[in-house]
Amino acid sequence: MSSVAPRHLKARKTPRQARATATVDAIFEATVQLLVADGPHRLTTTRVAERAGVSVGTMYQYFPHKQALLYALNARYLDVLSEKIEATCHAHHGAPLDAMIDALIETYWNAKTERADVTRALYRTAVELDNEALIESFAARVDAATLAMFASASDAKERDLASVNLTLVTVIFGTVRNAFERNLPPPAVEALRGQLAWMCRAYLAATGVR
Amino acid sequence: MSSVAPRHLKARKTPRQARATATVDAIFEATVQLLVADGPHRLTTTRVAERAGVSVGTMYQYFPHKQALLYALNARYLDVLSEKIEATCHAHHGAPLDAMIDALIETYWNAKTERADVTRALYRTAVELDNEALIESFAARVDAATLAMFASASDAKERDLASVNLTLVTVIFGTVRNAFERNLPPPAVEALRGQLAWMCRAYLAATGVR
Amino acid sequence: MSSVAPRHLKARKTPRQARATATVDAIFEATVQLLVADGPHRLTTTRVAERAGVSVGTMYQYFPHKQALLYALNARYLDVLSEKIEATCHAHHGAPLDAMIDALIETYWNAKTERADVTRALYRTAVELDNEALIESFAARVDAATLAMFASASDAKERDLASVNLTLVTVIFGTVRNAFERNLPPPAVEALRGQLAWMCRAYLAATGVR
Amino acid sequence: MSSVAPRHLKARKTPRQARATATVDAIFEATVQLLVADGPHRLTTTRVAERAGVSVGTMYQYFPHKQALLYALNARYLDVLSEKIEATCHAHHGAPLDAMIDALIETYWNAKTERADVTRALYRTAVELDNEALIESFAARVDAATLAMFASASDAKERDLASVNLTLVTVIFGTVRNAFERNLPPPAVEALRGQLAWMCRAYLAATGVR
DNA sequence: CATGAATGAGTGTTCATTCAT
DNA sequence: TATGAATGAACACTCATTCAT
Repeated sequence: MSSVAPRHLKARKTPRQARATATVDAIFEATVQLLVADGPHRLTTTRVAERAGVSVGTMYQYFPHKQALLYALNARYLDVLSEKIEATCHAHHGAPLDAMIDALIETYWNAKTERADVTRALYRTAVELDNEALIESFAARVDAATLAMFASASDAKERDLASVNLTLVTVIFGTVRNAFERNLPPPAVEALRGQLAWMCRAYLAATGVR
Repeated sequence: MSSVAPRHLKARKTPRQARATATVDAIFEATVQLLVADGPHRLTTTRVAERAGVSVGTMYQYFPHKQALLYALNARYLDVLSEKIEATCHAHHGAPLDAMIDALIETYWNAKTERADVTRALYRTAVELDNEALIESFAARVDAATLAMFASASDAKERDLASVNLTLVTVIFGTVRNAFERNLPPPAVEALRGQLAWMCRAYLAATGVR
Repeated sequence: MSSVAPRHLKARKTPRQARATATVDAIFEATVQLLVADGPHRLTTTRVAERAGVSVGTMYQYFPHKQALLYALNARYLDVLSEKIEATCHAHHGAPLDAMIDALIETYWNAKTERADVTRALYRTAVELDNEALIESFAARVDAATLAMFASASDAKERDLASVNLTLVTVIFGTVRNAFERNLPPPAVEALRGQLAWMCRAYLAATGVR
Repeated sequence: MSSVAPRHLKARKTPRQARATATVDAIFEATVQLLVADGPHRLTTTRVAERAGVSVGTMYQYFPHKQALLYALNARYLDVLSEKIEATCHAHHGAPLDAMIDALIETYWNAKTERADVTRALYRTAVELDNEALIESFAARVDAATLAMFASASDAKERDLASVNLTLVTVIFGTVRNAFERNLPPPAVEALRGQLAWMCRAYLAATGVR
């Protein structure tokens, strides 16, 4: 993922030693904590360093500027998310389409919900960022994984899988995010989740993919 | 819509005279332009005033602080959007469900696409804002309009319309936003739009609403 | 008193008509109220005008700038104070020295204490002002009145009355102000007042004036 | 003295290293210079920093806001003054009362006169400040010192020393300040000083303390 | 004359970034 | 290499004053 980072957003050094990794982790953790606690406009480099237990100078050794830190944080988050989705996809190779849909929704939904505050905080971070590359790369990675999964479905007929895949991914991810942004009461959220799965199945049945 | 604004975010005076309205419009326009051109972090009160052709002081006469300006801008945008959606809903009272779906998707899609840069700029603005109230109010307004529309459908069977309505709205809006955030090539976007309509229809058929 | 005002601090027009006097009074009153309530740094021309029930423009008709307003306010205050002192002095022409001392202390003490908040507020106002002329003029007026009074004392021997007068006035006024600035408990204040009178009498006795 | 500072007026860090002390001194000095030269309303943080030869940022490292700077300046001034008075008091332990009076007047008078402009400038500074605590603490310290001195007088009879002490301190300090505010010609000032001492002696004699 | 909207220089304060130690 | 004091451009916001209506 970091390979797609625009030159000026790259972290200064890839941490190879254990100490460096620990430092970077501490910085990330501090950033998230502050973001969640105080919102993005109270996030200052000094505070991050302080909370992370390092000096500003040291922080600038790892991240040449604030944007780079935020960029890396987002990259890492999307990386983890990609991995989860890929894992789900791999785990469902050869399964029936309905199971795939359910698994995909569940994975994404849980990822967003588990640490909702972090998710929200990261969204807010994106403003100061040129993260199109990040998103595009994330999308590509996910598309590949889901496409491969769907292609392997036990009950799939060969059709325009690419289009179906794009539709499903966009609809699922978009819906989850939207559901997540409105402050719906938990029962409504649950219901929505069920309806979404239902809708995707209906779609697959109607397109004749299945 | 402005009635939901938290006290501290309220605009200072509602412009009654023509000149005042023109000033406020100029300020809004300037804000949008700067937002689109330079991004949110270069948006300073001084620059907005300058570009709007008024003095900072004048600006502060209308908006007690920067947040209030941004808030008002968002409120206005959502207001216009609400109106469009409501218009569409009213125009399709009594129509068949499929036509409603198509109309709803088209309205929302066009609204987002017409001035895509503005849309994007406003999204980025929301970070510095406590706009939950705004979003909630927007959602409520839209929900009401669409629900009434769906209830009037010529081919609707009485069912759990509220749930169906929430699902459709969330899916449509979420999908559009997501499609919009990925930089998909126009043909893919078009295809996606068709698929989305198709999906909604399949969902309605499957739920037995129709 | 206003005759000593430096040119640039002069009020714009001497109010001759009843309406004008009322306006000026309202402005003065508003100023004092705001000063007492919010302190000098929250005293803005707009707020004064608003509270006084006139427009800023009108206010600027009477006072060419903020300093002029403050200057005039101080002048008026000192004018009233001078008059009180003069009245006391006249009333005690020919009285014995001790009675004069007591009367002088009482008059000044009461004037400061009656509306302590106003007094304090005005002191704080003086910072932004070049009020030396005001003070000098006040001092001269008071000196003349007290000197004349002391000269008329039934039990005065002719001596260096000018020096004695200066001493008494300076000591009394200085002590009152100092007592006033420390937040002494009322009993201590009362005691102090008695001691001050006692001290002045002892001084007069010792200098052989009496 | 600094221990009495309200929390929000506290200086940010107590300078321990030589460099820091020098910086703080430079800031204080610059403040005084500007205050004397241009008056309090031209005293801006930027100008202070500039004149002190540091950046604004550095200044804010030592003083969290302008008020804190002014507060610290006053505190320091009163601290020095307290020390001078205490020194005088200690130096006259066991002396006769008249000598004490003379010494006290001289010390205070000189302190005020030596750098009259600074004194005046600091007075004007107090307006924007909540310095009651400062004044109270100063008064308490001085009261204690003078009381101890008077109690040790070789010719003192035991009487209500506390009251006498309060009276003397208030009268002396008040008179000096008042004399100082009127722009008396130097000979008059000198005469006044003599009369003040004379008055205090007469008071002591009359009260039977001596 | 009275009004009060408009002005814009000026203010206190922040914070990403650097660099001497 | 790590530190954190120093920097200073940049910002949001105020308010005395003016002048078109």
